[in-house]
Amino acid sequence: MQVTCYNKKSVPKHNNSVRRSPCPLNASVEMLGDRWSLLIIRDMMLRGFRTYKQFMECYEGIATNILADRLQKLASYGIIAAVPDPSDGRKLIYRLTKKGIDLAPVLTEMVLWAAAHEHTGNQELVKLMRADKEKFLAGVRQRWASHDSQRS
Amino acid sequence: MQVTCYNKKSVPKHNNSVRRSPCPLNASVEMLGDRWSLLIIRDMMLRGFRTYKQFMECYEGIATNILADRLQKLASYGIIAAVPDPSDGRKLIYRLTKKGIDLAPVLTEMVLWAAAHEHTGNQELVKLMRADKEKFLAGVRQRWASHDSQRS
DNA sequence: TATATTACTTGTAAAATGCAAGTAACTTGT
DNA sequence: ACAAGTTACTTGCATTTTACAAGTAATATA
Repeated sequence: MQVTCYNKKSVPKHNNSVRRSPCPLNASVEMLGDRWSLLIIRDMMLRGFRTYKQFMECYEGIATNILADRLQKLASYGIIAAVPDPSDGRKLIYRLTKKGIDLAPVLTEMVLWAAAHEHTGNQELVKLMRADKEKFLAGVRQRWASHDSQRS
Repeated sequence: MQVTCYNKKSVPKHNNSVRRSPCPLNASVEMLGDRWSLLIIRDMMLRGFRTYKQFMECYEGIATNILADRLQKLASYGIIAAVPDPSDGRKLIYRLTKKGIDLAPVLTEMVLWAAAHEHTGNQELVKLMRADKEKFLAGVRQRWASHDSQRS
């Protein structure tokens, strides 16, 4: 029997443009399917984190080299963008782009799924999401629009 | 400055019960945050794949040891379940559990996000999802209920 | 001007992944 | 009944990724 594969030993290491398959789910998985990317996006979207130092303080304890790598990859995908802090030349301010903010429904469904099937914390957030998903998403989008609406 | 972490070098290798943090998103990421788990679930949910051999034929070309590992992990999480095929003793039939089918909204949002922001294929599926998300989800649930409704 | 802070990089060990080659249990064809 | 094929894996090994600790350049603060 014949097995059709899209990846025939042809994918260079950091080449974002060559995918294993054209499936949209695979595209998402290739960009977000690891143990840290979505947590970084969570901290930006829900906790308002903006700097490298803040991301290092996440509950889960990310390693510094992994954080640097993920920030660079997320930026290369256009999910986040970095600008220098005008008031402190050492700092970079990381923001979610429109593409990044559009991940809010994905995060929401993942939170609701885990909360429904596992013992998890942060029940206030879960209740808020469950009570009115659309209202919650509107709130996220509005907070982003009000102080992050520069570009992209 | 003080950094609070939940994981202090204490997580044994395959221990599903110890999480890096109580955050529900982290729970989802620990179960699904890799490059293959969601693709296997996609093939079960959307393409009706049921056997090891079928999963091996996925577009993206999964390695056999990785497939075996992911099937075992997904089963240990209660996302899928395996039963022997009554008509062929060599085969195992893998099914999504209720918990697995409840991932449909997560998959849907990931597909819609990628389709909105990347060049991807399978536009028929995307159009169907976009046209009426709830109707699409109802269809998935019903197909599952009609021939997979055993347990869990 | 000395010290601290920020956002990293580097080195190295451990773990996960990818690939090829088995293998045991079972089914099929003759 | 027996050889050959299928199915669902396991094993070994090379490569890649991750984790942890330590270091560093640029900038800010006292």
